[in-house]
Amino acid sequence: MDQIDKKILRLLQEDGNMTTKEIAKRIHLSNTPVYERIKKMERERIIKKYVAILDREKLDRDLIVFCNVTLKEHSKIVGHQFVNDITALEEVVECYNISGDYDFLLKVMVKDMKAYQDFVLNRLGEVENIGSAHSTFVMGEIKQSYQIPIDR
Amino acid sequence: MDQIDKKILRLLQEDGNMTTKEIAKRIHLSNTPVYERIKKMERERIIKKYVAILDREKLDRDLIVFCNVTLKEHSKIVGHQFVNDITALEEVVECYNISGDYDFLLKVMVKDMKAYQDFVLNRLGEVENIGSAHSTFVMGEIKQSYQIPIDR
DNA sequence: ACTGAAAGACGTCGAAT
DNA sequence: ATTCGACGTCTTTCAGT
Repeated sequence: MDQIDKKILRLLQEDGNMTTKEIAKRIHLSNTPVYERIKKMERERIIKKYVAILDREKLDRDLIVFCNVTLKEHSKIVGHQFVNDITALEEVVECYNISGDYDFLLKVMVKDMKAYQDFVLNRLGEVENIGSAHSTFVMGEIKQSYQIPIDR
Repeated sequence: MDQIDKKILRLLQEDGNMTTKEIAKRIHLSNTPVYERIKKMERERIIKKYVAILDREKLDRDLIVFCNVTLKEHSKIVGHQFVNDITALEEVVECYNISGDYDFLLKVMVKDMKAYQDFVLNRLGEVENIGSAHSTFVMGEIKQSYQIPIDR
């Protein structure tokens, strides 16, 4: 992966529907090499997929909560079970295994506080082996980038 | 926005390059209405943009850190200054104003621990008015969805 | 609001350098 | 590794229901 590939990636992170023609124009190259480079990076899974980014609030998901969770027990089996259960919850848009006082950090996206209460009680409450849960509420979204920073 | 629009959005969240033809086939409609509906949702900014999703690790960004920050002072001006400074940092891929013991939560993406040390000392350290910073390190990425959950 | 068709632009790939 | 050119497919639009 060279500087040209990186330029292409920067453009595609900005606009995933940019035509090869337009990319070619911007990086002063012709159609085919740009096409080949993109296809190569798709094959190598450097480019994993293309997605549409939607407006959260227009879709009635106004509340984001970061939910810090501890497990009661830390065996491999229960950890695996937890991972499976959590992954299945569509409100949980991200989940990380973290250092510090808690075991996992969940990013939860719901309509409002009532929906979050319902999530904690009925969805998270159904997941086995959860010890404690500490919620941090998002009051404002300052920055949201979907881009991986690419070195020069 | 009706059920058909929602179906289209679900498909485009899964694959932003899906052709109108393919979408039309899947929702049992012809080309034109699908095309018009998508364009309408783009105009209304329900669909904000299309992006390529890249592989973080293949681009040498192996470490994610959640950085909890407090401000020394909470006036409107310094808050605004902080927001500007933080937004300019490319390593900070997300930033939220949060409830609880800290003021802001940053999601930081760097190459490794050494790069994170550099980030805290030289980048975050340059930002005015930061009181304290508490880092939580990501050991494992369990789930990463770029999709907004869409109600039925 | 949807169907079907038609025109033009783009993705895609082979041949050549 | 890049350019050119040709083909098939998709986007985009329009007349008709």
